[in-house]
Amino acid sequence: MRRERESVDAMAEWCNTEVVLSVVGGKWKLLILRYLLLGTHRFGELRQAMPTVTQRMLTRQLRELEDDGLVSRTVYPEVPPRVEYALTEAGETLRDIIGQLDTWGSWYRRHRKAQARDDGQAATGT
Amino acid sequence: MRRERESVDAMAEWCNTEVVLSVVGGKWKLLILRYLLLGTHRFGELRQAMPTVTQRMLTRQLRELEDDGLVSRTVYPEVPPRVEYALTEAGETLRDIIGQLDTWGSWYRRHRKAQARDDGQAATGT
DNA sequence: CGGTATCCGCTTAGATACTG
DNA sequence: CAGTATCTAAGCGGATACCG
Repeated sequence: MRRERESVDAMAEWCNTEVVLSVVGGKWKLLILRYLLLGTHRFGELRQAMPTVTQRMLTRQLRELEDDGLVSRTVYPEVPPRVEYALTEAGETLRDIIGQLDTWGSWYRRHRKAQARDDGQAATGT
Repeated sequence: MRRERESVDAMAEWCNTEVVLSVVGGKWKLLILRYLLLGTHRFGELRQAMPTVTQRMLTRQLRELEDDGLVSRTVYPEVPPRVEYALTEAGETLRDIIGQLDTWGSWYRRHRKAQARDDGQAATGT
């Protein structure tokens, strides 16, 4: 979900939460950020870590994260070329939030399963 | 961003964060949830609170939140009809996270503005 | 190795009209 | 009042091919 990236500055005060989604809402961005929270990595390493993402999408998502100031891109003028991605300080500030999203997501899945189980029991009368 | 709602159960362990986006990532969901964090509200009140959302989208987003167990829908058999939406207990558990998203969003916007200002100064040499 | 360019389909979401 | 149905445009994202 891109949510009109250009308008972050123009967004009203009351939608600060929307800003977060506009920045991490891309399909692969949370995965990328989580991987970079582990340390600096090369483009190829990111690809291997996310085998199902296409090269095009990985590049685009990284560029957007870079434009948003969350990820830095360092090109080493070598042959063959080497490009390393790392979190910026701003990117690091997402660590706590991502951790809490992870915790809530984990809780929610267990919650839903338990709920489904209860519903099943209620339906069968057991 | 819907991120294939049906597959929440099937998602791998490592993407608990994705689960959160699959649930609150809809274009108007955070706004809806924030409004319902203030208390129970009727459909029309939600519309007034979000003047730019179309009726169709509001209905759809509410249905998805309901399907995800975050929002309850109560229909009062009156004429004219009255429908009230409220957070479920599961929905309430998002309060902290939404609060933190708000805080981070607010910080991020100030951070970006300060950054843009610094870049401007650097560019003009002042 | 780490990209870009092009094409195309699917989903998302807006506008509008109608209904119990 | 609180929806549903239909049509449509835009954009997100996948597949593929080519490049420095």
